[in-house]
Amino acid sequence: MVASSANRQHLHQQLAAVFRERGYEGATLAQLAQATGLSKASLYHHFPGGKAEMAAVFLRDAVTQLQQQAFAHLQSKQPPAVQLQQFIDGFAGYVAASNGHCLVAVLAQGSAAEDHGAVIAQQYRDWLGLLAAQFEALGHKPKRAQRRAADLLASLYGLMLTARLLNDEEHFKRGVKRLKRGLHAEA
Amino acid sequence: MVASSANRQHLHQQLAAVFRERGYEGATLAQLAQATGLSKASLYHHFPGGKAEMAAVFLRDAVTQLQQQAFAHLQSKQPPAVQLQQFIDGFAGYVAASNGHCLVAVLAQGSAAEDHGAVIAQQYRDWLGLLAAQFEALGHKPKRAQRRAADLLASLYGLMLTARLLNDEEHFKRGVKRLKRGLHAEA
DNA sequence: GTCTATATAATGATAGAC
DNA sequence: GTCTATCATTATATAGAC
Repeated sequence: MVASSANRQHLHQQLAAVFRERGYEGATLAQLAQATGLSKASLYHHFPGGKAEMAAVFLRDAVTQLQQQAFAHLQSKQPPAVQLQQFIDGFAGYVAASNGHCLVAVLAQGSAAEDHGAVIAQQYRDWLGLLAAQFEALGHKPKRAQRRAADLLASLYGLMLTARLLNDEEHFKRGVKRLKRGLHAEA
Repeated sequence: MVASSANRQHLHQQLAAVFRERGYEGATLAQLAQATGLSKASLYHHFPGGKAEMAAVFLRDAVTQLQQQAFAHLQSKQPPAVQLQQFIDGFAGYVAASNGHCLVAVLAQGSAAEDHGAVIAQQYRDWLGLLAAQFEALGHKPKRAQRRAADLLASLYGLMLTARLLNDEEHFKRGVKRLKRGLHAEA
């Protein structure tokens, strides 16, 4: 069913938002239920494994979204410079749609890290590799390409975090513009 | 008493570490008690306000530490380039001593943000100003100096965050070295 | 200052009706 | 699929002895 799949997506989005904003421990079943309009018991119908299952599912969702919205651009047929611009836009789009948060980063903290830290680290390593490959295609040597990849992702995540410190989402957007301009200038 | 002040500091450090690693909601009184070897009741002797008071106190502690270890260097008599290098070292030192976390950033998330978000935002703005002043002293125009300040702090916080994603504290240290070299090269 | 014991509330989770 | 009602556990917090 198209309708039920859309409803499921909507449910996931509502629940994932709570995890993003409150963190894994901060997201209580009462809040999760309220965010969806469902009862706690209904949530257990959809996720028999409770909070742990939800977090695992939404982490996969988030990884898929980032992959499709951002990192997939690094494997297109566009020129490397264009790919990098599209990647940055896609990453910024994910963050904007996630209210200035990244669920992958959220679940790398606290007790959730014990469950998901290894998966996250491996995924992040893969993404770093994709990004480094583009910097190589741009003419950098492997070592330097790796550093550029690490610094670009650190800048993106850092802008996200510092925007929250400032409680100013424009801070993130302005920083992203600068990152794009910086890359454009050198390419 | 010197001894009691040292004990108090030690107690604060033990407790603050739990908040940094587990987050505000994730830090339970059982964990806090276990980390100190004290009973829960004893913790309420030291902090009658419970977790809320602890978080408030440790946030002030963290701000003071960052101020003294990192940002104070920006107000010394050294040349701007030296001040910036010392600032970065000081910031990295705080993060290293805090096990790859920054309590200020931790308390800007989840329900703790409701209590401390305004204070954190103001403090962060002040720090941005201190940093921008040094980039001005380095010869940049005000607007550009502000951007450089924002990007430097974003890079530092981003390296901290991505190091956790990778579960690799060396990732942070390597990135900090690059930041220092980048500043040195242009100065 | 520290403890044991306990009160009280919230949390994650389940049973079973509809 | 959704609900109300409930359970068991854990959480924050307090009382009062030492």
